[in-house]
Amino acid sequence: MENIEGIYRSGLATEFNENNIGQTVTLMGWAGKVRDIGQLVFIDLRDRSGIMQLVVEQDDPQLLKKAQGVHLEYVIAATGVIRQRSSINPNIPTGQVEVKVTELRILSKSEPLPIQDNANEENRLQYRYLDLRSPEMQANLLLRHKLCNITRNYYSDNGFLEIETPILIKSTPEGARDYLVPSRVHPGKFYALPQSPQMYKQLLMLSGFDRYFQIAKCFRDEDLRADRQPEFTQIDLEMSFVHVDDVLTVNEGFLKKAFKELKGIDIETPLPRMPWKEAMERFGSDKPDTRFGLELVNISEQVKNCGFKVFTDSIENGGSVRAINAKGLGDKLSRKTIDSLGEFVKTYRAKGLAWIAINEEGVKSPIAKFLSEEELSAIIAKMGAEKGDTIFIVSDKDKVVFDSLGALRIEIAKRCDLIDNEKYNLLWVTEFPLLEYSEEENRYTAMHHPFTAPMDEDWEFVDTDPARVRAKAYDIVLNGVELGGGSIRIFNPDMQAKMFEVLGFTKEQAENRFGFLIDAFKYGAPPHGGMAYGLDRFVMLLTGSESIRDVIAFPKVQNASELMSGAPDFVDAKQLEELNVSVTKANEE
RNA sequence: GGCCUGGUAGUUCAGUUGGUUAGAACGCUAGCCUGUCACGCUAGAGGUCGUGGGUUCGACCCCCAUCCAGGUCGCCA
Repeated sequence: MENIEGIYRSGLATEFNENNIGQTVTLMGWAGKVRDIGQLVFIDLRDRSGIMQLVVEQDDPQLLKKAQGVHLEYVIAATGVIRQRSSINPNIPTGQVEVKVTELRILSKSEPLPIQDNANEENRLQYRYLDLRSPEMQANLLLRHKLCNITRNYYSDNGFLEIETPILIKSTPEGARDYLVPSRVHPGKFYALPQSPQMYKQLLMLSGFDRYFQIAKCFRDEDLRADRQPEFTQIDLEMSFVHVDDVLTVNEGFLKKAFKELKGIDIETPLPRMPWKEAMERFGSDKPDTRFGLELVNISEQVKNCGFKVFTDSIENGGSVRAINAKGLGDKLSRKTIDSLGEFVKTYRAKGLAWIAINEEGVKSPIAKFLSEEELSAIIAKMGAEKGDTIFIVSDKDKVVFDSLGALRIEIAKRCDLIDNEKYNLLWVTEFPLLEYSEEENRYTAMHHPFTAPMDEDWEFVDTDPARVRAKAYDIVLNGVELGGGSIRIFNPDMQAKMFEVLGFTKEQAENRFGFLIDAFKYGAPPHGGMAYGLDRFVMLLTGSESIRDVIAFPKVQNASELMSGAPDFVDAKQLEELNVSVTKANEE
């Protein structure tokens, strides 16, 4: 193996084209396919930018032999003259030209790769450094870099300062589980890794920085999903002296710029805004995908006196009966498919899925026998259904109805191919409830977080009807994915104290958990608010990736371990001793 | 923690009523080839069928357990 002593790289592979014919260049990179034709060898030299074809001819037999010894993923340096190809390849940017090699150095050899294209997830992640060589992963991380650049430029240009907040912080058991880090200096005490820079950025407002942003690493010890990693990145920002509109407007500017520069798409602003209640009623979700119809319709009124006990019981117990009309999809919804959709909604705790199909032979429905002629027609009329349509009905508590029908409309859209992948539908969901009742904890919990400000006109109901109080909170939703969210914060210490009380904290508990914030707000807190985007999710949507792992260089797998390095792992007994940590499961080696 | 899907050559996969010696492509090795670009041609090596039990005359195939990966519900203030 050789080194690069005395030779210097001229540039990246695709920086040279027919305008450079006759120039002598030196390129360095990885060998792709080596096409050995006997007295002629072609090598695709690949670097970050793409591919340049090298050609070695028989006029230099030693060089030819050396070229024949090059294999996939060898790292090579080639010097030669750029010349016109005799047969061009229209599929690559450098397809007009090739480098006639005069000197070839093999800088590193490679064993046969343990993965190829389309390798499975497990192998890709174990050999992540090889997987990252794929053009797709290179493009994804390049786009991620560009989004970070746009973020820094945009917010800086709009008066935001990038300020780093600590990674080792105090644990606040409210919300997601914290990752803990034991302290060596303080035996028995632990730091937590931040779930978000929330409290610090609010304190920065109090300190007078006025506008802050940060591309911040965040940590949540919860189970993973296709769009969720335990360690992820937020675009985090906060602004002083603002209303909801101010935050939305400045962020619409950011979204406009990001879509224009990264996708060439013009986003129309202001973006649509939809109150949370409307989102739930129409789409069964607080992050509605508005690229297709299949909207929910409340048919409680039509069935409240019907003979089907499942429906009437739901209504009497405070729930509802709602339906979606799969318009014109009768052909695609076989009996077998409908049955599988019935199983599908059960994962969302719906007890069943009623349906009414209207086809050539008339109206077919397993619940027809419970409904009068008039009731059946009333439902069909309410749903605007006609021949070729199938109506799906769920009745239960509202939460179950919304969850199951909200998921069902997406499932039907996917199965029937109703989603236009070229579309990017952005909207704000606003006026979230401030509180939500937790059956598990038997108390109200903050839907967003305990620092979220209520809507002024609703605050008077906080004692009498807490569920009615809406918050100055908002989410930005893209194609049915929660891209980010935020709120105007409470800046009045009395209101904050009341909020903790409503959440069921004693004064001592509130003091213990959030004391420094409560104290700080005694010293002149400006009205403020902000939001945070999931950077990884944003990149995932912009690149059309199906998993968040495809936009993170070194992600974790479903059980939160990292296959390549083997983290997490046992540590030496000595380390534990220093940290004053004893464990019940120790390394058995 | 629950449910669903997958695990067969280095890699990606095929493998039906349970039946002799488990296949293909790519990659790898050797050889031939002057215009390839998914190069082509010839030959070859490569497998405890995730692991452990069980049923059976006989298991890649059926049953049980377990591990790994993916999806999802719960969870994610």
